[in-house]
Amino acid sequence: MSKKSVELKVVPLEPETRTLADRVCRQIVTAIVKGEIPPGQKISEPELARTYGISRGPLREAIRRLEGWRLVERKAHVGARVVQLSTRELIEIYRVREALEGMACRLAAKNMTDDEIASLKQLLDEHEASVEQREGRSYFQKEGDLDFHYRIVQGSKNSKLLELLGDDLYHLVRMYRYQFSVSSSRPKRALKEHRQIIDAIESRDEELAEMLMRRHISAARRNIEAKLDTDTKPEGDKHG
Amino acid sequence: MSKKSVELKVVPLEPETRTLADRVCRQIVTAIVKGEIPPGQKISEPELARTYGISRGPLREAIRRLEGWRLVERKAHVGARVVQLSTRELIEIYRVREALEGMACRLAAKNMTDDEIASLKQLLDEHEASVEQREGRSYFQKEGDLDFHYRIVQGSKNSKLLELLGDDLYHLVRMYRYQFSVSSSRPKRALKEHRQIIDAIESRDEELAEMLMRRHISAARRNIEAKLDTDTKPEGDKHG
DNA sequence: TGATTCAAGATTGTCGACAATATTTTCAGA
DNA sequence: TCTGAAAATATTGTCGACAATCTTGAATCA
Repeated sequence: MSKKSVELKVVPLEPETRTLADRVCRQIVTAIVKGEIPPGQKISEPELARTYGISRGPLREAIRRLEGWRLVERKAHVGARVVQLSTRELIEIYRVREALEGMACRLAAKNMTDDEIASLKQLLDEHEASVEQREGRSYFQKEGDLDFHYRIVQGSKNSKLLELLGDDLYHLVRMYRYQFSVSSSRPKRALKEHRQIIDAIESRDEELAEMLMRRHISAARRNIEAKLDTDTKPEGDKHG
Repeated sequence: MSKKSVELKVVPLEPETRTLADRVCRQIVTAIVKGEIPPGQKISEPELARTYGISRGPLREAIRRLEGWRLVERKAHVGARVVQLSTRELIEIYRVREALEGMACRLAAKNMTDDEIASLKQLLDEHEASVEQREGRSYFQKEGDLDFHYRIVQGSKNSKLLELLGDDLYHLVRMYRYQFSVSSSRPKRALKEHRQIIDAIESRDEELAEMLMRRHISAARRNIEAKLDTDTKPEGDKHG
């Protein structure tokens, strides 16, 4: 018999960890997102190479990919720096998300399978437990929220949408959240909006699904704008 | 005498040509877009390195960037291949463009300067001359059309939008156009739509501008769908 | 003859060293 | 002391060689 004799659990333990460049790339992404390598900081190739115990070759390839994802910026013969999002750019990202995820949500209402919907509702249940239990701090808003959005985008079954949002925008959003630790302002509110959205998707109401998602992201954007405003011009005290 | 003695035309002849990796990256993009390296073809590192007269180091970095732009796909220890767009993916791209450029057009109506608008109208005049003169074949639809769209996106003043469309989507659109040489089906019609769009922008009618752009791209998408349908199932003759 | 295994070849992944460029430090002169 | 230039240093860019992995093809066995 050929290869079907054994129950094939061949799945290589970590598919993308096959090369150093890929592995290190992932590590650096995490380090940047979590702020271990802070925004604006120069990335020293010799130093990072020592840190991760690899040579500069794979490291440079990893950096090249990060450049494509816009997590770092390079200048020839000078080096790479971790991007530092201006508030303006952050707002821009949210406006783009509004358009893109609005569309994704409409498509999800059309294309998500019943299984996916059920699974997503279950995820929201877990979020709710998490919110109630731990005052809705770290987990829900930092990673869980994007989990929800990511699944909607997956549900749209539009691969280009998934690539654009997953690779180019979500990294930056995650980075911003860790940096400013903004996240937590309205966990219950956000959870409620998530439930409305999945309900609209479940009833296959494309129009409503898009509208709710746009409002949801728009609210998050305004939330950020307000927060940044008060942070930027604290005309009152602090620094007395 | 310091450096201001001579009329400084110091601008390095090609700013991005400062490194081999960057220069070669651009060359490969052009080669892929124009079909000189056809879709699905394997990219052999030793061969390409010889072709461009460089070593594999910079070449690999260039390929890594192409991977980020989704012009090639890699598998570890196997190699890179030029992407081959399925008709499904092509349609997906156009749906994303509809959302993104619709938004861009709305923002352009708000943010474009009068100078930019005037310049864009002039570009359309040139396009019109080109269309009338040479039956509107090569220039207009192949590159000129995207010029128009690119300027609108620039006019939106949203840098994220520009990055997403310029780096990730337009390369693929250009590639597709060269490959299928579809382009030419409706140059006059498209030109007229372009004029409507710029008129809406000039009158700062954001709502109308977005709507016209969405219709414009949607029409292009349907045009492609129809074309691909008849190509896929050519039940008659090929209208000989 | 057909399928499987194993070896040979080719390709990708990684490394260390050298060259080109930018940055910093030092030093001379005003 | 400050300014400016030039040397020294460090970093980035590039290269060729070696190791690890995949692919191809031949040889063996059923």
